[in-house]
Amino acid sequence: MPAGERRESILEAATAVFGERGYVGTTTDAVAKAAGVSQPYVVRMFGTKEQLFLEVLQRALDRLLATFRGVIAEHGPGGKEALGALIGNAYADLLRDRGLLLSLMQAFMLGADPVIGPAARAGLLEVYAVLRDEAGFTSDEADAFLSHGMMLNTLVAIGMAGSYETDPSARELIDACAPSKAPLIVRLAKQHRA
Amino acid sequence: MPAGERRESILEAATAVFGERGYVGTTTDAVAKAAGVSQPYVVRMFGTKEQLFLEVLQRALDRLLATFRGVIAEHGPGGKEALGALIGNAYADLLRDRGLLLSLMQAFMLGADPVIGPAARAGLLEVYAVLRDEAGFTSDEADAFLSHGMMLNTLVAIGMAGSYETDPSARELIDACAPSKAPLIVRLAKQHRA
DNA sequence: GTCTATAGGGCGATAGAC
DNA sequence: GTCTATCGCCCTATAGAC
Repeated sequence: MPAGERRESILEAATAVFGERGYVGTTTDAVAKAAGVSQPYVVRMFGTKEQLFLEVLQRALDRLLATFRGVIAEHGPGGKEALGALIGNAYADLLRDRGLLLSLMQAFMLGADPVIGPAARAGLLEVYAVLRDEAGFTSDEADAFLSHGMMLNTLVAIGMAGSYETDPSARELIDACAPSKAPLIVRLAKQHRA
Repeated sequence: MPAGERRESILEAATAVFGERGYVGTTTDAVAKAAGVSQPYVVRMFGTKEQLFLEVLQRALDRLLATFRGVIAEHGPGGKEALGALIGNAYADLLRDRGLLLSLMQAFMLGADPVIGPAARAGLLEVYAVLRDEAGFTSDEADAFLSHGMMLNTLVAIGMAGSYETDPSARELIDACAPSKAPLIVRLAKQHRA
């Protein structure tokens, strides 16, 4: 396999594993097994585990921002209030890219790390900048969007959707905090278990 | 030192370390050093690192819920809309208890863990139940409260407040997403650096 | 109640063959 | 481009003295 493709397939596998186990909890061996290569090969290709995570983070940010910009561009000069809902749906759709939003969230939790911390802060600031400057969100709109995004990330990370159908209180929480996304995250939780 | 006091001082130290480094990233030795005891003593007292984290999580939840209930009880039969702001302020005040809210957030990120995951989900559900059943929040109010709580946790975890005065875009983000809490988290970030 | 010493296991990274 | 073998470190947990 050419190096470019192999790189991408390892990054994809790493995104899923980092998203589920976190940075420290992920072993390069687990990433290697998920990608179907040997552990030393992963290290050889990315240098260090830290560098691998930084590339996963950058790739996740690139895709998130590209998705937002795609929605903004396609939206055209129509009504402004519809854009918020469109970007919100596009954001939730990114949950299909397994581990992508969770890897971002894991990076956000690593602010104390001298290398990952600065990259994570820069990434979050870039997201906010795109919402304000390119999507035209007010600061209140950006606040609501980011806050609910963090809530959604947390609900997925904690695995609450896995109890949606068996635990009425889990259902109530999800319906309250992520109403329109409930069907999606419940479906993804089932797929994940299978 | 009597066992009870020693226990509490280790739990306090562990809360700070777990909050900053996460569950997997925390060594029992780091907790021991922060508490001024030897590493084997920490393990001896709590059995395992996992058990220690579970106790940190439970202690954090207990304090969070006790704080909420205190505000609800003191508030009396007065205006209902004021209670939301009071609980919000009480929540932000818990940031002074170093690592407490961050340890909770770290637990929320461990949903995939077979032992910690269930405890974290039960904890979040209990918080939601208190907001709905004891504070009398509507589901929309609970959603807004929890979402902004997650956002605040994320801003603190990522260390954004450390750039508040040097980076105008960090300031803009914090002012947008945690307006009334900005002075507090900036002060805490400074204390933490010193 | 608290320590020192250390066993035991796992992980990131390197060496080097093919 | 990819692997096997392995080094060396770090970390949890145990043993056992004081």
